[in-house]
Amino acid sequence: MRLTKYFLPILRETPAEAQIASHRLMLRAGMIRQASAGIYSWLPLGYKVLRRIEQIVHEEQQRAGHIPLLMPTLQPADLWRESGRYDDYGAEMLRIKDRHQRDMLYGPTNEELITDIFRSAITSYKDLPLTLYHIQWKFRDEVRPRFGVMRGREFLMKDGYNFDLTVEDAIHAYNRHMVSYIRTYERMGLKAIPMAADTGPIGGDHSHEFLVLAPTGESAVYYDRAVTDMTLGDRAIDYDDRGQVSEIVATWTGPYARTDERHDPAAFAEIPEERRVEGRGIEVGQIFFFGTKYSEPMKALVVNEAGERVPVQMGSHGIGVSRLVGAIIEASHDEKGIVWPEGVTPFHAGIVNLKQGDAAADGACEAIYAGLRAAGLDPLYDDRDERAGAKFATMDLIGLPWRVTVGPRGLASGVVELTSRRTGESEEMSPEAAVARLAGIYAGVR
RNA sequence: CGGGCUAUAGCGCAGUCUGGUAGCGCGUUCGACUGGGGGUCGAAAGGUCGUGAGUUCGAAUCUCGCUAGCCCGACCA
Repeated sequence: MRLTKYFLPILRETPAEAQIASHRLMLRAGMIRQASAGIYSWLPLGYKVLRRIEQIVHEEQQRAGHIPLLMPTLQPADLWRESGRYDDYGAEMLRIKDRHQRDMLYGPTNEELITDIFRSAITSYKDLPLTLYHIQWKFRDEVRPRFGVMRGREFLMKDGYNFDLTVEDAIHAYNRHMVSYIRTYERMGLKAIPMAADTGPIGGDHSHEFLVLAPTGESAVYYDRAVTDMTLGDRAIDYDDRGQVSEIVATWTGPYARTDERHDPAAFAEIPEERRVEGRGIEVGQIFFFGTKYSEPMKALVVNEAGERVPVQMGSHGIGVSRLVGAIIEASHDEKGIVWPEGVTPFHAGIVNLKQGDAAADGACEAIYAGLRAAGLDPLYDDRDERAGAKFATMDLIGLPWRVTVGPRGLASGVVELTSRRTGESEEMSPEAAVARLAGIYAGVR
């Protein structure tokens, strides 16, 4: 993309309403614009990041064998009356009447709808196990939305639901989700730690939430440093291999890691002091096993091998997709702006032409731009007629992980500069070498 | 939902106390000089002062209502 043809409404000054870094930077970098309290438009740059995160979530869910579908945002109230949650959910649920005075609601989650879909189609244990998921907008009418997309009323969430015959099968689904989540967050450059959690209004028996470590996080967290040293990496995972999956879960949930709600100071004190860490975290996902909480009242039954009709064992599993955009920025920024991890960056690299209109500089930039695109990358070429300082400031603000700086001075000796946003380190090389280097860097990014 | 606060140009703000018909910086447009970290000079455009009513010869300014937004707390992917 050429910047002169793009829509990137960056702000030089910080809007007064933004209190935390991610909100401030998302507004300044032209990623979002508030429509009303807790409701945002996603401008092109923000939308690209959102889509990249969504794509990673899709890839990892499907790798784990989960099936995508799409349910609507508006749901009929009757389904919620069946589960008993229409009255339980309270004012957080946005209730709407259609023209026929039918009670509708903007879905805050989808257990009822998915259970209805399941029961209408599946009646035999032979069709299990099954995990369905979607990525769809949710609405929860928060009393006090704040922190930009971190705590919006409308938010994009991946929510998945497993249907299994036995508790053991459902626990495997739970474990499968945990492993796929660990990998998902890793691909986004995040350190997200599973922590035992309360089940809240969704209910159920076990639950973990995933906390991204960031100093501005909403929750106080206590953990053994051992959890932050673990990496799943690229290892081959067979999601049908219960032994392998449960072993990974055991490894990741072994060390002490709790939010303040579940904190046990006595157990924490037993960790060697040098490994004890008190920090803050942002919740970016949660998994639940809740058995027959919905299948029983909503009569989602299957016939088992013995010919008996039994309620399916279920769980639900969520990733806060739109919240992740903010969480990643909280975890990765500096005083100049955002620092995107390669896995989610809106553009792979920025090209800064220091002297627009200079034949050599223009030519070299065009060649690099074409070269990067030919290599399958998505570069952002700053071809505005701006001074170098303004271009650098823009690139730093929007946080592309790599920048190719092209100017007449360097070109005189045949070189351009490749700079890492994270470290600030630059290296001079030929334009061709810069393209090859970037292609190599991204070949290693899943 | 309790407590506090705000609303004036795209953004950041002054002007309100003490009523006289709206201003500054950034950004934008045009011109010139510039050109490796938000450069300089000159010119210009841009505002129903959130909204409704009231007081007054006259309201951004005073009074009352309403709406929207923000912050602290309690609650949440």
